Amino acid sequence: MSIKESLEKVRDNVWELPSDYKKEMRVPGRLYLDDESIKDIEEGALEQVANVACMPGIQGASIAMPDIHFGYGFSIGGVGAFNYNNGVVSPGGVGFDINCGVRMLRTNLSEDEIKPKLKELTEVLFKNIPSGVGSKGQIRLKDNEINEVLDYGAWWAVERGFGWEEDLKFLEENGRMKEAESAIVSDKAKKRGIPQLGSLGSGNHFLEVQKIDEIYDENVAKAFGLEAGSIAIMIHSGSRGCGHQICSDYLRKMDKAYRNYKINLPDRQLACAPIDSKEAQSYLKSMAAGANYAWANRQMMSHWIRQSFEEVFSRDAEDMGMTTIYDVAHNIAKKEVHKVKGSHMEVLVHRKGATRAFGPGRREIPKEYSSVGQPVLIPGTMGTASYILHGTDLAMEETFGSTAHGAGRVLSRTAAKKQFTAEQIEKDLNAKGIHVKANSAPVLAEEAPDAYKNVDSVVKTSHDAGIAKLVAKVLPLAVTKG
DNA sequence: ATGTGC
Repeated sequence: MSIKESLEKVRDNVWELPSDYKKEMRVPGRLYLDDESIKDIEEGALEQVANVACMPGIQGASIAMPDIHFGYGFSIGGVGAFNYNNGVVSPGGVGFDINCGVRMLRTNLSEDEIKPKLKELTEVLFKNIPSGVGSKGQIRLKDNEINEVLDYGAWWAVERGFGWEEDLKFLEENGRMKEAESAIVSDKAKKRGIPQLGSLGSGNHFLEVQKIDEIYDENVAKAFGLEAGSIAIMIHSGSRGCGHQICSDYLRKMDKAYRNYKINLPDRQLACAPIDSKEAQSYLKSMAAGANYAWANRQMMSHWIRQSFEEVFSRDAEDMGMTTIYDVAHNIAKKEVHKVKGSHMEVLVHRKGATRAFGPGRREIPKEYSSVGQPVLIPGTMGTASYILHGTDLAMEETFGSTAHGAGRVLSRTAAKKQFTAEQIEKDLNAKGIHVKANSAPVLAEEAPDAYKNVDSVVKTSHDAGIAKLVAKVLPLAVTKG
């Protein structure tokens, strides 16, 4: 029986891959997909869900989000929680772009107010927020300062004058994982990170000026400060070459480690080590440093976004109400307490292309949002909608407080470049009234909306399954990209 | 995602 035929429907939008699909599986697979997506799912990605279910110490289920696709070892859109007794940590379960994530800022500006200046605003944002492969930030770090970035994340950035202290309240982990230890991060990772700090990157990373188009839940929208018709800004970016290097460094170390610890794996890309081993502990400290880099990065860009708005509209950012709604990580592993088989357990949750979606009452959420659950920021692809959802109690019960993270690629970059031209994509966007400014033409073709799974359906599946609930939809007015 | 192959 093929892996697809082995799936059993649990309820609408939820499927189980029974643990007897493969004898090494320790837990079942659990997939959040609608009937349509089940037909199109890559068998390779499903095999990856089964593979993760074979890893030592995995709890509950190997979970796949509605935007699942094939990745390195773990699928993208995969969640795996491991216990602290015999569980493991795996760099492939976090991904190359450590703490790739999304930050959203609000404004009190209306579409009418910004429309006449939109072209200018796009140019200014493009100028002030460096983007592109190998792009460099616009500051020069002092000797040793990279270590402070890695240890203190967004706290370092605020201390250095980038943005507001109040921003920190509204970042996952308050923008700093205390476990980080810059001293053990490789010189190579630091060397790559130093010039790139404060830059957007390439690929699907973007900066968007958006209009809040539709509100689905007035009460929650109010708590998040979202008002229909007003303008918001979304930053989608990660830890650049720094996080990439940290991941590469540890994939190599873990490839040795898992053999030494005699861990049997169905795929060597799942290379891992017992959580209490020295390899695992140094990975977690380095990963946290990479995550901090990404939070510092988004913090700096937020500052330049405010400056850009000030430049174009000749008003103070405070006056334009440019506060932070929230900042979420999409690629990260974290120690969290979850209910497993009725009792509370400390687990290491790997989210790779998945968003934390904590429900009401969790202490990790800012108190301002505590009664409604955390904001979940799900970016669409260029020229399409993005969404704000909120975390739910059901996510806490079923997915270790996690949901989808975005559209999910359906065409490879190469395939997309064959099928689309930059000129056509830009024309299509302009026809929709969207200003776009990209560093290189090919990136527009690579990131063509049709190269991605429809984000509307990803979000709908999360909502219908109940692992996050819709709050608002935003539409792009201006996009800058690598 | 990424000094876009090591």
